[in-house]
Amino acid sequence: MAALDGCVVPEPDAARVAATRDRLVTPDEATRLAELFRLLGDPTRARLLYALLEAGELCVCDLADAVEVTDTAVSHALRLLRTAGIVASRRAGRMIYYRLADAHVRMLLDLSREHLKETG
Amino acid sequence: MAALDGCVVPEPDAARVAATRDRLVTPDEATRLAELFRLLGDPTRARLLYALLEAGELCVCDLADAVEVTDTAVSHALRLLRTAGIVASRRAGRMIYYRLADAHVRMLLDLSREHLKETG
DNA sequence: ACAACACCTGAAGAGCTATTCATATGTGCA
DNA sequence: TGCACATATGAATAGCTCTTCAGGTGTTGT
Repeated sequence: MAALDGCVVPEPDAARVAATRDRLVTPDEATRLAELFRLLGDPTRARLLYALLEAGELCVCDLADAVEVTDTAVSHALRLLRTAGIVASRRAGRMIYYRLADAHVRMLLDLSREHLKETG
Repeated sequence: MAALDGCVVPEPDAARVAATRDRLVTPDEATRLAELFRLLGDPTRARLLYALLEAGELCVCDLADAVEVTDTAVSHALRLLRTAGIVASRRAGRMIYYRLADAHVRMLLDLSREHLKETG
């Protein structure tokens, strides 16, 4: 791409860009990070996760009730979150209880609320 | 929420009620949070943001070079991030320098990398 | 065994999104 | 003023995603 040649005159910028490219997340890592955020970036899934953040552990039917969507939609959503390692599940009889997978996910959800508070 | 039906406190004191209300996420708030995550949940935008996280401040053409996408695509991506308050811009001559908008965004990006490292 | 229940899965269509092309705006320089 | 550069914008299409529907699996109680 010729954008670099036209934009960066041989000046401090060139060194900065080179240094940036070295420390840049690899395409693979960026893709996986985007995938993580993409999974949080759906209203239904986000509401499920924040419900779990507050309640700690909920079964599918309780989640469907809390988020006000069909249990099928909840099940589809939870499958994506589960296979991505964002939530974990535990069977108790015929019910399956879901919870947030780890502390990082909890911190992520908390931090984003902070951002929302300050930016309106 | 059905899971909390048993948690009836006869005389809720004001402080705890306030704290609880502060902790609760309304459907509207969850939807806005999902919108925030959705914007981070695209490979191009994610790579732009991580480039800014590491470089501090970059112009559009430098970003296009770093992420290896056309400057038009970068411009479109930055517009979404800018209007959402995720990045901020500063004009210097004919170039426009972009940076992450606030510390919460930076922490968010850092935290998600931690999550990725630990979960594989 | 059977029925009821809680949950899961595959397929399909409506709706949304990201990229591209073409064009426009704004800035610096001669 | 005219030109080159850096970035922004609008429109359109290809590709993706969420929801729904229909049916499937596993569990409990009778």
